[in-house]
Amino acid sequence: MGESTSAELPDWPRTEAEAVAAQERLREAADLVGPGPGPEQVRTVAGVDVAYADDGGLVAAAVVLDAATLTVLDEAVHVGRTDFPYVPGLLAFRELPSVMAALRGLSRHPRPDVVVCDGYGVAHPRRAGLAVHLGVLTGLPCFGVAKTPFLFEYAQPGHERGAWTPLTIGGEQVGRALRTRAGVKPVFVSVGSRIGLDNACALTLRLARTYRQPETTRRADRLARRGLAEHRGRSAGREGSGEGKVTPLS
DNA sequence: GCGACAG
DNA sequence: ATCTTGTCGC
Repeated sequence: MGESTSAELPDWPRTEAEAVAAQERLREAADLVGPGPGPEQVRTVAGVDVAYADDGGLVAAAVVLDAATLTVLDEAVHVGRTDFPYVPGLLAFRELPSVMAALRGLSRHPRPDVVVCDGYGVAHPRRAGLAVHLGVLTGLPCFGVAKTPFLFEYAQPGHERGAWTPLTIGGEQVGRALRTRAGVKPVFVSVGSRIGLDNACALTLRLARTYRQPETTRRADRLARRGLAEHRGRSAGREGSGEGKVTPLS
C-alpha cells in the first residue's frame, strides 16, 4: 500500500532540494530552437490533466484529438497517487509521473504530434515549467497554456480573439498573453520543447474556438474528473483496489 | 527575512 | 487543485 507514482520514473526527486537541482539540469535538455510543427504538420494533439482527491489519490488523463476536427481519437486514464506536495514552481514533480503513465496507456495514438499542458513551459523561475519537463520526458513537441499568470508582467491584449501581448519576466519574453475569445480573460502560452511560440499560439487558437481554454485541456480535465468520481464510487466498498491501472479507450 | 506563486 | 447554489445568457 502507498506506493508512490514517483517510483515509476528512475531518479525522480523526492525532496524540494532535489527537485530544484533537477530543474537546473533540465533547462539544458529542452529543445528551444526551430519553429517546430506548424498547423499544416499537426494532425494529432494530446491534452493532459490531473484531478486530485484530498488524500493523495489522483487520476491522470490523456486525450488525443484530431487537430482539424477536434474529434477524440484516443484517451487513457491512470489511477494512482502522489506523495509530492503542491509547491509553487515544482508542480511537475507532483503531476508528471502520473501523466506519463496515462500517456503510456494511449493504444491508438501513443505518439501525438504535439502535447498541450495545463500550466507553464519556459515561463517559470528556472525556465523549467510543466511543459518543459513533459517535452523532455516524452521527446514530443510540447507547450503549456495556463489560466493565471504568476511572477510575470504583461499588458492587456486587444479585445478581439487572436490579440496577444508579450509575457515577460525581468524584461525577458517567456510567453504570450493570448486572447482566445473576444472580451474574455486571455490565456498564457509558453513553449516547453521542440515547438516555437508562434506555432504554439497558432495551435492554441485552433484548439480554442468556442471556449477560453483549448479543447485538449477541457477534454483531459473532464476525463480526469470523471475518472476520479468513478474511482471514489468504486473504492467506497472495495478499499484500495484499482490502483496503478491504466484504462485504454475501447 | 517573509510571503506569494502554475495546478 | 478542491470545497460549493443559484443565476444569467447563448
